[in-house]
Amino acid sequence: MHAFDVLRDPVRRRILELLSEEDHAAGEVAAVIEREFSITQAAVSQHLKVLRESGFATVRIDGARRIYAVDADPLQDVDAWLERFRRFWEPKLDALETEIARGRRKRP
Amino acid sequence: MHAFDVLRDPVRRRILELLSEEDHAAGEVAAVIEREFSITQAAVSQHLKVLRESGFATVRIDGARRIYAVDADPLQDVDAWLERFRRFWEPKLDALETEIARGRRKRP
DNA sequence: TCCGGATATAAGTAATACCTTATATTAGGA
DNA sequence: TCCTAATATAAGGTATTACTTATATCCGGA
Repeated sequence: MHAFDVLRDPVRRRILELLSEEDHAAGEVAAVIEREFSITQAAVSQHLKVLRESGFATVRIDGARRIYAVDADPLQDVDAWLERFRRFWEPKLDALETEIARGRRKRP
Repeated sequence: MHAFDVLRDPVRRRILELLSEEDHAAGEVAAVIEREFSITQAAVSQHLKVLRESGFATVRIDGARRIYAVDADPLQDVDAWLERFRRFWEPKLDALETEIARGRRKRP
């Protein structure tokens, strides 16, 4: 499933926002999403599965709970795809600034 | 139609890539897409309509031809949404670097 | 070892997205 | 004015997606 297919769904975007703040158990995510979107626990679990299988989230087990965390790799792919359009809104940058802006600079 | 709904389709993404290089007449876009994706002119025209109506492209008329160009506003929205995830892959930046990286610095 | 809480999966359904073919619209040249 | 090229729209079929309810799995504590 392509990154944009995953991000297309507003529920999945909201879950990623939640996970970007801090890691959450599946039940915590479900509680928020059920309230905000009026969907069931099963539906949230299916969205978590999509996020897992598409590489947007990782899970670790904590007793009976599953703790979800963001895996940013596919988001970084999206960011890279946007690269070619940035010149439409970013002011012209000199070479050094461009390196910094892209986060490619080697740091000590 | 939300930006991610638009970007979900690979044909539309490819059209935007073409338009990012330079403006193109609808027929030029259609020629490339028909070849690369084996779909009809009608299908390409429908995708161009989606791009127009969702604000990703603008059109100007040149005789019987319609010249399409990128409008980056919705792409910038996507870029802004990604903001909260950048800390997952960007090295820590000091304040000035961060401003530069975000392109917010006032320039002379 | 049995039970309850937490989570995932299965099966089915309804809406939607994207395609096709056919046709309409519009502009410029003979 | 008529013809053709360029482009858009209409109508309809099909696959996919996101939901529902029902059930399975897994873990820790009594």
